Amino acid sequence: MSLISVDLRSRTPIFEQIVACVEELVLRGIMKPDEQLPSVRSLASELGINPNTIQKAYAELENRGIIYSLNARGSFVSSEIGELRERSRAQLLKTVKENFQEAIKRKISKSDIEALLNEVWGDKDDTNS
Amino acid sequence: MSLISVDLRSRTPIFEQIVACVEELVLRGIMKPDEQLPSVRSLASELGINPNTIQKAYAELENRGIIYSLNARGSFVSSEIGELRERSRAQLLKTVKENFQEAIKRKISKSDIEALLNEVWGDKDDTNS
DNA sequence: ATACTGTATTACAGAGAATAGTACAGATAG
DNA sequence: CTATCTGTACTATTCTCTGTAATACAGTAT
Repeated sequence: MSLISVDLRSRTPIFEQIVACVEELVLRGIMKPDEQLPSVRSLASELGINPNTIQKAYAELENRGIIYSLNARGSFVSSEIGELRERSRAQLLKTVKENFQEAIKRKISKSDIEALLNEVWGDKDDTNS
Repeated sequence: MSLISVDLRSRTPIFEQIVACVEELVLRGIMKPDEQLPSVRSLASELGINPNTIQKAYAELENRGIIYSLNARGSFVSSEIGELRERSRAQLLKTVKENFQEAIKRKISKSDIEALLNEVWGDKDDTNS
């Protein structure tokens, strides 16, 4: 049984769930670079869905650079995860920045955000980690 | 001519654009409490779309508590804007917190966020404002 | 009475999602 | 070589959701 699971009753499309799930596993390092993913057909039968749905998810993951597929070999986790992590990190920082700008518009004080920051990170000033 | 405008060529549904637009106008205080909104039909004809689309938008705005509608009277900006602002503020803070927790998972350092904070707010420590 | 308001109902068109079926090509194990 | 696995491509069909449209209904104001 693979690490990949979906909620068939969810309103979000199955293929999107798979994309999100694999992306999570890869970015968190749970799936290692060059590790082989379940084949289109095996994962489909395991989840009880159509192989085309898996293929669609894998194709999306491939053009996001998260996995790569070799014809007749299988699909594998991308080798350069560091780069991916960097991109996703940059994306998150961008989102945070947008949130901050929105916060300013709503007259939220800097200290409120700082409080939140300390609450989440704890009071330790971990310059690295 | 009203303050409300939409982009008919956008991919995002017209009714959603209207909801977002009105929400913006109300939360920013550009439309005042109890101010009357354009009627379903007049706004529809002004924008060149179907009245039902406006109705759908207004219905959504109503159950978000942003406006209220009186049968045969019209639709008006909610009287308790402060409460709305408070809710939207809380929502934004919640989002920021989730971003922070996500940042931790991705090993982003506290100081990176602090840098972003100072970049956006400037270096002034405005405890109030 | 007339003209305006919001509301409800039904219907239609389009897009997207998922499925099913079939086929092709390359790799691998026997 | 053969059988079986792999990914890929393509078409067609069904289903659901969404957005929009058209129409009718009901209440208010003047």
